[in-house]
Amino acid sequence: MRIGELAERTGVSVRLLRYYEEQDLIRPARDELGHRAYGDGSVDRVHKIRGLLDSGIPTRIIRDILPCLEKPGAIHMRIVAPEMLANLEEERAKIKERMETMADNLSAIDDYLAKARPNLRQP
DNA sequence: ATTCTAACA
DNA sequence: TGTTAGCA
Repeated sequence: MRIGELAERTGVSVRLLRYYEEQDLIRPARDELGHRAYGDGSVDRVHKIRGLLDSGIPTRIIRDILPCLEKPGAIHMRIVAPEMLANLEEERAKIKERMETMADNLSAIDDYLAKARPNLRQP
């Protein structure tokens, strides 16, 4: 399929799809006219990219994580680059941090809600 | 009409 | 990320 169809099927703008390629998150083939040619797996691939991006993971890291997330137990895990491993561990720590602050904020909001709800429309 | 690259009021 | 320009 071409970029327009992938955009519709994923809800991701054509502009962003081209940007993801520029970031090496996805590498579509090219047809005789130089137009991007995406395989069916691209839909799922883009959804994964969205998920990672929405989780706050930087594209640089997604570039390393994606191949591991694709084919479970492929040649990807056979040749482990020491640098990539360090990056992932560092990213893992950052994700954990964000999750903890989010947990704090969640309970803070819950507390506020619990105290504010009964005062609803009674000022 | 759709895609492509490059660039930015 | 959006948008726009000039092509193919």
